[in-house]
Amino acid sequence: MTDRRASPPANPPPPTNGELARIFHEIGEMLEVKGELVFKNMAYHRAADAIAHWPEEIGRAYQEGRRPRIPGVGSAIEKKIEELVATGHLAFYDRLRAEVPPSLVALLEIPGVGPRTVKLLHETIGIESLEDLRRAAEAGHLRSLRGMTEKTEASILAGIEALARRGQRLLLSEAEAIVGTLQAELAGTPGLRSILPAGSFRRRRETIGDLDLLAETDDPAAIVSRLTGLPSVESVIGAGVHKASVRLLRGPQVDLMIVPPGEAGTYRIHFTGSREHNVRLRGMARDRGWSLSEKGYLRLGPDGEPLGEPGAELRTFPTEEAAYGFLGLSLIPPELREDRGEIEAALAGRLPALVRLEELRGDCHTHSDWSDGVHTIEQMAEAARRRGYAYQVLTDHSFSLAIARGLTVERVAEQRALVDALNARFAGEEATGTAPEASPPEGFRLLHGCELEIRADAALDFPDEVLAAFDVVVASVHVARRQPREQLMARVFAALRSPHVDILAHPAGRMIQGRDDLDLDWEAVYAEAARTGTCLEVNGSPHRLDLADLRARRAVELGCRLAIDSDAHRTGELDDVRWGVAVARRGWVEAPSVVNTWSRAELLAWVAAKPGRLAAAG
DNA sequence: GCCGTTTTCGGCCCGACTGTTTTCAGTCG
Repeated sequence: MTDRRASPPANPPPPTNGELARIFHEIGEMLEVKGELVFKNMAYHRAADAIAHWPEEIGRAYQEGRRPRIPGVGSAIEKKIEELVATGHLAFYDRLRAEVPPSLVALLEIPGVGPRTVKLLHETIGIESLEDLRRAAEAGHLRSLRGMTEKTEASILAGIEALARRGQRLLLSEAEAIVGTLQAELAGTPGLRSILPAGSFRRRRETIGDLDLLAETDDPAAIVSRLTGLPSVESVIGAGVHKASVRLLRGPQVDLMIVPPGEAGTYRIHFTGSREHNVRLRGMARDRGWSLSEKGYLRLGPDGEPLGEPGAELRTFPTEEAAYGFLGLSLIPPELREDRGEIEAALAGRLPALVRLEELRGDCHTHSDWSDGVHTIEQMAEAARRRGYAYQVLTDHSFSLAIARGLTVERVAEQRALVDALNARFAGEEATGTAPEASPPEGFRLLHGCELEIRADAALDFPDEVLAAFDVVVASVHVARRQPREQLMARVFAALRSPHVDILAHPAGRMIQGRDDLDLDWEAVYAEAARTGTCLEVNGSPHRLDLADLRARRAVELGCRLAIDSDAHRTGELDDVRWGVAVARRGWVEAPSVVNTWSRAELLAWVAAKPGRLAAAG
């Protein structure tokens, strides 16, 4: 039972940015179904997106009497935010919901059903829900409506079925596996010059809906027919001379776009997106007298319409770099194309030098079979060495995480002896020139660390004198994840403030499409991490990706250092660090902010410099 | 509903595919 003894707070907590964004998106959808002016709907969706991505809590700012200038939020939506913050309600929203039931809005999710269809169904035969629609379609009641036939009924039923079995979005790593398979299956098609991924996969979003492929080819029909004929295709959604769409068996929809040879520049930009990024580019093109589409830049006449023949002028480009250059922009890395300031940065020539996988010199978070890993310490170290790393930090769990067979103080001491012995061997091999070729000049060392459990009562699993003996300490929360924010913050602060904790691992504690984030006051976490000189992790495990992109960006803005780690539990997972790099790049992170791009000596000096540390024993 | 060193009003990104309404609307990306 919920504890109801506490009296209600005088001020209700303000809505979070996520809640505000959800409300304005929903308003946009309800207005769509109502048949409102399309630009009005768009305005609500645009404002909702801007709110969702805003770095500070807007509700709190309003409570404090501040009105951050958010692009896309004008006076009307500002007033609505005010009302929501002050009263917890929005009369306009409540009225709309009474008029357009949420179950009706949900029909928009059905593939092939848009706002006009929903409006028609509602107004003519009173459809209010998915179940209503299914029954009406099955009973053949839709064919009497304008523009609908038996075929429409069948396609709506198929859409409902597709919706029901439409799985969750793919993890980035799952998407990569499918893209790789498709590229291999389509390679060698006659006329095909290249087949490259685009869309949110290329932008490295953490989850992927549909997959987009671009085929640069002299023979469009051949590649379309090859794709639609693949045995892994469940159904063909559409197939023309410019594009084709299929759904894979137990897999995502795949959209294939045909690119004329030598004109890939604007095609790659267009189909990589994001939509918001493209809208900005088109606006810029229009301001300069051109209409931008995937085909290229089309010269506009004085009336703002494309010039007809003769005089029509289409400019195409073989590369993205040239196509961006036409607008005076430098090449924008795909990970940044979200209209989060990248266009302004490109105009000013101030795009960040995003961190690259090759710049990582070590991994600060790895496990072995001493706790919950699969491979031995030696196997893990050898795998890291073959990657060309200068170091790997072995961070098996501490004892209170019993489910992961966390190590006791005694086991830690035994483990250290093994680490020392391995390092002696590595040093010997480097001295005699028998180390792996990939070894860096500084050689490879296995550093001894731990993944220190932050317990439910905010106590840390090892005392300071034990912690002081580790090279690097990574701390994290695994248990009692649903505590109130105050308690969770106390635990995180306990770790950040310990002079012996160097890195806070997977700070949000989420599992993508599994577990929600810990309820933390993020601005306070970043501020304290920056103040104490504790590093925050970008965990590359494909279902974690934690910190997420926007958080990594905000943390660095507030002066935090990051570590990009694999959290590998087997040798093959060392490569997961590349997903962490992808997230960091989406977060505008540059190498100097990432501690594991530094040399081993620099890393160890940084660890030693944290104020208040006990000297390491012996 | 938002926005503006061209604009405080009149714009707001562009094209392919599908089905069917024999000339285009709806949906999607």
